[in-house]
Formats: sequence, C-alpha cells, structure tokens
Amino acid sequence: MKLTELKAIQLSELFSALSDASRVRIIALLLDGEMGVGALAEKLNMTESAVSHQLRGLRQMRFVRARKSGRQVFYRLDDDHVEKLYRMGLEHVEHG
Amino acid sequence: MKLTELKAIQLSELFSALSDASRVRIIALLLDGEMGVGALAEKLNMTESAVSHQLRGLRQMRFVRARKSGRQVFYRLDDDHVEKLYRMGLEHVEHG
DNA sequence: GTAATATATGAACACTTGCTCATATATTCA
DNA sequence: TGAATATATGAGCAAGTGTTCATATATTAC
Repeated sequence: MKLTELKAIQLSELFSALSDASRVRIIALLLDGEMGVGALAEKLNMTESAVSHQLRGLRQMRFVRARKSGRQVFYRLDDDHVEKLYRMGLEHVEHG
Repeated sequence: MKLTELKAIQLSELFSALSDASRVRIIALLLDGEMGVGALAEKLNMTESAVSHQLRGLRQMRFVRARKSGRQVFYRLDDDHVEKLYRMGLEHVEHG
C-alpha cells in the first residue's frame, strides 16, 4: 500500500474531523436531518459559539453544508461518506 | 441517531488514532504485512523513538498487535476494521 | 431609523499532542 | 561476564486544539 505524504496528510485531516466528541455528537444529530445552530447547541449543552466554531471546521472539511433561512442557519451532512465513516466507526466501537 | 456521551468519546478516540499523518503512514505500511520498529522508522524517515511512541498509542487502541522475536518487535494490524476504515477514508479523499 | 434575535468571528487561555533527547529494559553475541 | 543491538519509556517543550468571552455581522420586527 503505497501512500504519498500528501494523501497521508489528507487522510489524517479527514479523520481529525471526527476526532473530537463534540463533533461526533454534532454529526450524530445531523444524521436525523438538518438542524439550526441554536437547536444543536441546546441538544449538545454547548454554547452557540462553541457549536459555531466546530461547524466552521466541519464545513471546511465539507462534512456539513449550511442553508440560510432568515436569521437561522441550518446545517446538514454534506455527503454519505460521512455517514458511512460514522457507522463503520460505531460498529468498531460497539462490537470490535 | 441517539448516541451516548460515552460512545461519542469512544468514537472520537477511535478516529483520533488515524488523525495524524505519521500514524496513517504506519497503518499504510502495515497493510502490506508485519514490520519491525526499525524498518518502520527507516521507511517513515522518523526516529525509532518517535515510531515507538506512536505504536504505543496504536497498540492501546488495539489498532496494531505486537509480536516479539528475539530483540525485534514486529507489528501488524490487529483486525480488519482498521483496514476498512483506512480504505473508506482513502476513497473519500481520492474521489470525494 | 432602533431593538431584538441568530450566528459568526477573533483573541486569549488551558489543555493536549507529537516530537527530541536521555535513559531504561531486554536480548544476543563474544 | 560485558558490549552491542532493538525497542520502550519518561521528561520537557513547541505547536496545535477546543473552549469562553467579547464583539461583529446579518436579519427581522417595531
């Protein structure tokens, strides 16, 4: 399995997106559909600022996508790779 | 998708194992079969100490398993979940 | 226009991480 | 036994991360 340094970095960045419990919980919530920042913050018991900061990272990684409606911003998962990664990880954790 | 705080932490720890380029490259090398610490260090152009430190983490996460032979220690991937995670990540990076 | 609401952003700070360097342990060989 | 080799470990430190707090921006309602 040859792997360029660039791809090693890209892979590590990809997995970094899920390397924090707050982000994992955000992803888990978004699996059920889109949600606004405030609703996420309440569910997660985090400040809206902290959630917004995390969403920014997830957005840059193209894990989530934003939709603006009035003064709210709804976030949803960007593609199904995220869900696949998440589920595979969960499988490993649950009966690994 | 309900997710306990414990499982969120476990998931984040799982993905943390692949959140560093050095560890990703170690995994990539071990996909081809077991390798000793010195050989890994040479291939990766890292000190043996740095490699050993990373292998410790991977061992604790049960990503790799050690086999001692004389004064060498050969490492190999512990289970196929690791390879699945790696390949799915690679797929996402390559044509995501 | 002003006030209220929803989200984003930047600075600051505590905490974590991955390395280096020195040292320790374990094994082989003479 | 002692020297050489292979790996592991602990301390220390620079760099990175995730939060809080204050502030900025954008939208709606009045």
